[in-house]
Amino acid sequence: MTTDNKKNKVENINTWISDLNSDAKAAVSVDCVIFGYDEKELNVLLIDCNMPPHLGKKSLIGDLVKSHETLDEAGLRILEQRTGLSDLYIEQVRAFSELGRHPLGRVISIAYYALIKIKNYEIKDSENKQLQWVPLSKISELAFDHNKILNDCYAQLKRRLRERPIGFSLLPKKFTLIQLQKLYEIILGLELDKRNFRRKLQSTGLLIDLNENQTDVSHRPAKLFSFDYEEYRKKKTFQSISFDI
Amino acid sequence: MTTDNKKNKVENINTWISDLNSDAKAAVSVDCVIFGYDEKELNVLLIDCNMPPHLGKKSLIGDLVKSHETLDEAGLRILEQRTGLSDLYIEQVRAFSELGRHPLGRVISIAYYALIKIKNYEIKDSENKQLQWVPLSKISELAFDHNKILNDCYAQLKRRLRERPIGFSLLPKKFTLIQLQKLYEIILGLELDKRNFRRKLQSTGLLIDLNENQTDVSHRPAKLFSFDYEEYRKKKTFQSISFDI
DNA sequence: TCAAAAGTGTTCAGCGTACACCCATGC
DNA sequence: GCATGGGTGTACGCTGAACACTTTTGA
Repeated sequence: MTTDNKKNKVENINTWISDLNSDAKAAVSVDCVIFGYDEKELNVLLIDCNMPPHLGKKSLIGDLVKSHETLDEAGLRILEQRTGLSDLYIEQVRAFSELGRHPLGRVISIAYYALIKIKNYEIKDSENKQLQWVPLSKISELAFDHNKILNDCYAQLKRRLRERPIGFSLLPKKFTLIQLQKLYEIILGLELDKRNFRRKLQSTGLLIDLNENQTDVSHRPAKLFSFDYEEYRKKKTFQSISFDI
Repeated sequence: MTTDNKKNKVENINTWISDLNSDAKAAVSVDCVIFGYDEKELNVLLIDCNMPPHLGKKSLIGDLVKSHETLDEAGLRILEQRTGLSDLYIEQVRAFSELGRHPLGRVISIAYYALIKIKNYEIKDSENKQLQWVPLSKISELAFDHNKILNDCYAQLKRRLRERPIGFSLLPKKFTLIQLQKLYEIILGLELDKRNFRRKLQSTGLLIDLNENQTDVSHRPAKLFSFDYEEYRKKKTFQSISFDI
């Protein structure tokens, strides 16, 4: 190591310390695309935007990240505050940082998506209707760059649905194969063949046949299954498991 | 809309304005995993870390994001400052935000990876040897959470190599199929069958046979090809193109 | 003529895909 | 008994994987 080298090091440390306390800091927010599934449609939880110039539009659910929390923790906190639900599946998608994206100044936003069974959930401040489930197909212009964020999160959801067992978190613990197929069809926007779909998902060996049937239906009752998370965790550590259909 | 509703809106705006100017701000950095390919190995550009308690370790190349630039712009600036190269391929991977990740306080870092042909590039401050190409296989403990960042970026590189024509940005404009195959083998860590590899990549219809040969090799000279970026841009808008092998 | 690396086709198994009829229940 | 949706097996084509010999050049 040369003297030059040492000098560089000291300069670098000092530079960083002063930078960290200057206006190099930015406001950082988390925006969540909260997908809600009701066995008919895929919905997104939106809120009325109250910030000019986006008044009258809807926006995703977001908040600034606090100094004591990670991004994942901020995402979970936002979800719990808005929906009362914890232990939801969330996943980071990517950061958005266009300079003009927020009217109040520089805000870098990290996008997450989350998955909710709508049945399990009652909107907290439903009295004033600021929060709404909106079917994905009916979402038009959102505030800020939230259409971009939504697109990226939806694309990631579709990719992940084929890779990981996330569909099961949108269904009751006991579900029929028809329910599962419909979920895949609605999220992916495809029609699937019943026999091929069943063969593929059952070939994972992770669907537990509960030997129970639906009741109170006016047709042949469907068999009920549950997903074997336990076995999935074991298997995935030493083999790759796909949920592609 | 009720009066309650209006009141909420005003409060929200005010909250945001004050939050944006408070300590809700965080230092935001970009860390780049700069992959350099020399037709023998995959290397990563590392720098000696000069920050306690990580003195003596190496770290990825990074810097704080400035208030007037997007994250992509910050990534490109860092690359240009360190390597003198512009117009490189970069891609965002994800944000890292663990509370203890940086010794000087809260720093949220957005990870990028970049691709460089090592031939094209001479390390700028090579006199003091702070910057070094290190073969991926020889990288051990890095500073901060940079091993995690490296792992995630390498995983993304491997995924993308199968999806997009990024391998060609690591080879000369005119390349042989053997060079291309070796690149895939080294990056993916696999051995590939020569005939199957050729068939698959040539079936994209995007390799231009230049009707030229290698010269000055002491064996049968290989044919030279180039990649048809023009055609790729056209095709990909209306069909999905894979570079899986 | 030898060494070194380039180039080239075919076979087979497994997977994805397409497809039509019978079954169990409530009314 | 009929309407409603649930459940099941097979045939075919395509794609991925395995595999060995000939060709061209420089030394």
